[in-house]
Amino acid sequence: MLPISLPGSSDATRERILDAAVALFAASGYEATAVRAIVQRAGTNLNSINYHFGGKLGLYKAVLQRELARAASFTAQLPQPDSKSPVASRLEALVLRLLTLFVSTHSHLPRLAALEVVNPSGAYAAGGLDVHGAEQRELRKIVREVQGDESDEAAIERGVRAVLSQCVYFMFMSDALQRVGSPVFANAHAVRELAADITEFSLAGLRAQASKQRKNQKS
Amino acid sequence: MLPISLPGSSDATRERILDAAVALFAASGYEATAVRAIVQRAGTNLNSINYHFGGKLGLYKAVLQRELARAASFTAQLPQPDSKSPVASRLEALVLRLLTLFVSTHSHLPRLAALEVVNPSGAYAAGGLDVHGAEQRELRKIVREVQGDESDEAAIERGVRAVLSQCVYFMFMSDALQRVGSPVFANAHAVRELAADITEFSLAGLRAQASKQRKNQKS
DNA sequence: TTGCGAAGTAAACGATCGTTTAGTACGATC
DNA sequence: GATCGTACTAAACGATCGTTTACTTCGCAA
Repeated sequence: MLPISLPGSSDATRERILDAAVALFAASGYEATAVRAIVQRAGTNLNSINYHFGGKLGLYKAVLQRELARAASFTAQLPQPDSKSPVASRLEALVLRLLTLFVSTHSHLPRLAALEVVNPSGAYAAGGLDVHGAEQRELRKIVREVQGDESDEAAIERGVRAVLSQCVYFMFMSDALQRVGSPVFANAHAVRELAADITEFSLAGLRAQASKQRKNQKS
Repeated sequence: MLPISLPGSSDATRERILDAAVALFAASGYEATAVRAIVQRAGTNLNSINYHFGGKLGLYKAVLQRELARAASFTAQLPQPDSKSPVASRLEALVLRLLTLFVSTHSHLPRLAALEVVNPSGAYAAGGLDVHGAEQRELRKIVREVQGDESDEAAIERGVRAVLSQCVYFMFMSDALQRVGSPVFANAHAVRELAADITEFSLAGLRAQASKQRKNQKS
């Protein structure tokens, strides 16, 4: 195997390279980022990337892994909703968790995921959404609960898509919106308000989907 | 000025270059597409891009312009909703128009727009959404109508975003979904069904936003 | 003291990039 | 028939890309 991560290399240089790389990859994407720009920002030599990561692609994979791990540990310490609380509050907690994951104020992961979904580099084949499989499964459960027992597989799928699309929107657009001039998320309070709004909107929408479903089953 | 578009150059070569370029730009983005790959696909010489378009960037701008013009002429011949028809059908027609614009089965524009929003090339500064200004203005009007007179500017903004996000979702994701294996749009009928579902979901959501708004104003 | 491997540095390599320059074929114009 | 401008072609240029090679430094064990 390639010496992508040497056993005894708990070096500060490696972290400095990762810090510089994640910023540049998130800013311009994988191909548009030059390794010379990374090492210049990290204050190291040109060869250090090949030495520590076995090449540019190895560095990119290491960046993705570190960001994924950071996001996982971040969401793990978010307030988990009580499973006995009403559906509305559980949905709101989930939407807030998704929004927190998708908004790139603190983490570079949303940017990297958006770039990877639109223009896959091959480092992650499926795209950016399979990463949040746990959240999607929980959303599925909540949607089924709101729609009731009459809803079939297709109806659940539509509900999941409707809720998810409102959250994913910000993964793709938050930077573009900021660029145009509309500040999306000034603070954590704004994110919570947005989560409440999406939840309210979606609950009504899901119930409408369910009642339509019931009407179709009668006829 | 640069001879970006020569007056008497109604040539087939120019069109062949544009056809080859739009496919490759849409597939891999601006920077990742090599002019050598374009001219090879077009069956012309390496210098023909600089001759006809003044350079790679000029070709890219010409591609965007042609795709925008094609999309405009395409949506112009879509069935326009009667302004006296009920809000629900007008919203459904608008959603269908947006989905048709955002789904890249026939046009390359959605792909180009998605790439441009996530990773702007500078050819279009604002991003991909100001292009559809007419649709956004109409959506605003419909949202205001559904929410009623009590809704303020912020509520309308939230409603527009909720509806729009469900449509824009497919601009970013349709290719990725297809890649994963879920065929999004088998035919035009599936798109119409999706538009109907989004409309139903959104109408209920918008009304819920409005009733929440009324409650807040009372207190 | 010697030997060795890891970490870091400098320089160069081959490939590819977009662009430029030089030159050819040809129909229209005077 | 000479001239000119358009369309096209071929070759080369300079820059930049990721990577490789050669070398120095340094801590540690034999």
